[in-house]
Amino acid sequence: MDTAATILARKLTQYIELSPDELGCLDRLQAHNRSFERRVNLRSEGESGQQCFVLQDGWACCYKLLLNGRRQIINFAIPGDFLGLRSVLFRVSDHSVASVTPVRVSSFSGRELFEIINKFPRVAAAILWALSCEEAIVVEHLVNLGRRNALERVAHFLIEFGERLQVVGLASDQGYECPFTQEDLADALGLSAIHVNRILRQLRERQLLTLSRGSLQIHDLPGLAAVAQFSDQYLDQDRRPS
Amino acid sequence: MDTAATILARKLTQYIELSPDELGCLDRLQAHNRSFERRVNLRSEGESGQQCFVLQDGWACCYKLLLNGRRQIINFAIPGDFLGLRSVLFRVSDHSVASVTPVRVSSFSGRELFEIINKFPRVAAAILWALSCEEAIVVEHLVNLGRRNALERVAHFLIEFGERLQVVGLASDQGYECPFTQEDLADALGLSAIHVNRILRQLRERQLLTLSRGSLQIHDLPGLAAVAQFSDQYLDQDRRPS
DNA sequence: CGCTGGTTTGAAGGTCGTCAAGAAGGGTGG
DNA sequence: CCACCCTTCTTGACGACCTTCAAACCAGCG
Repeated sequence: MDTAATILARKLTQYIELSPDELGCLDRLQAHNRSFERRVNLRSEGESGQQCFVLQDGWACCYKLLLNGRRQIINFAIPGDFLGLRSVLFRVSDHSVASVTPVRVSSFSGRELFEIINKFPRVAAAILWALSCEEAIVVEHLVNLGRRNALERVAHFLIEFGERLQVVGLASDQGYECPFTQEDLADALGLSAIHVNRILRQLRERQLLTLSRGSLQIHDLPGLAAVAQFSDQYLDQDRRPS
Repeated sequence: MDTAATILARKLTQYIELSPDELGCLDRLQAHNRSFERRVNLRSEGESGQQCFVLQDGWACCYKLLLNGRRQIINFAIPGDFLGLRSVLFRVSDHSVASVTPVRVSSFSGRELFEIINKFPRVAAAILWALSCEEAIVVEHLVNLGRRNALERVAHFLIEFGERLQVVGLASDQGYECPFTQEDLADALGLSAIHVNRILRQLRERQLLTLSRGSLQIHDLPGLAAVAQFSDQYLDQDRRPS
């Protein structure tokens, strides 16, 4: 079992313990790996022949384009996350998927998912749980857009993303590698890139964080959390139900 | 089989045909019905002992409260929708659920869901599909908040909701009963109630729609769709995969 | 009739977007 | 190593959009 095969297993076993058979099914699910350059489309909205990706390495995002050309990023995926699980059962994809950094992904089809549901109900339950966790993040993102101002929004996003990265060992409380452009942040946060820039300056001047050259340094996490009114409850969904 | 028992069956059989056994399991799932007055909390964020509701009658909503008292409505549920399916596998609920009108709901627990996944994989797949459809609506809502202005946002929301209501026979192209307060709309759309009021006036003055006394009349659906840049692709997820 | 919840309107101000232009990097090729 | 590109970042000025505050209005209901 190589690293590629274990990343999904590691994620799903946070929820329930899985048997060797069940783990084997996850291995097969991740048998084929493909690599992509940074900033390429892995899938476009409206495409059929659905595949669900499992992100093995790198960062990616799901987004939608509006008729007027604006882009809204739905969420960012980090290693271990599904990409497009939501629409794997749909006839056509309801969103696009793009890499942010160079990425390596495995993929599976709706049919393979059906087989898992049929043969490995415990794995199916774990996938349902994982889907629920990802939706909880999308929901908090929605709250972020609807009811927080730009300062709170940026702060909240950067904390949340750090928490998620910490789970897979890619961040610490002091910061993390953060190759987003300000336009990425803007399209995720419903702001203009220029305003994101202003907000980042403000956060820097308040001695809360510094984001420069793809690296985020967090100077004052409690202060940042206070600005963001951050509560990590929605991320901390119990791994093992009683 | 009374109406209460069929509403979920009607929804899930849009996706795959179900056997009598499988339909029976859905009946049992909806055996207990409870009623609630309008504007009461069915569940609060942070509560444990998760139940997932199936809305049999009336309207409800999922929302989150921020520390500063602001409310963001995640989505509205109409008859046939799940309420809180996302967090039924979680230790505690990540959101609150409230009735908008008087409602009747049935409910099931995470354990019952497990049993279905074990014994009725086809039903499990259909539930996964339904969950995906509901998430697609939340995602479009997120796009709405992030990248549309108030006018587009209100127009888009009212069209989308009408489309959803039409599926269950509660709306026509001419309009629908719409017991939302302007504050409900504001909390869903990330606006102030006062601004929602102004936008509604604008839509009225443009001869697009009239919303008054709980009733929405749509005067010019194409015009409204143009304002909203509405595309119904995300709602129209193929019922029967090949 | 008066209360209550919801709607409507105006005025003032703040947040955020747009436009325009320049600076700072990072990569490429001479 | 330098010149030149391109992408990304940065800053200022201005205005649009939306919020807030305050007050009046309206409909339903005890």
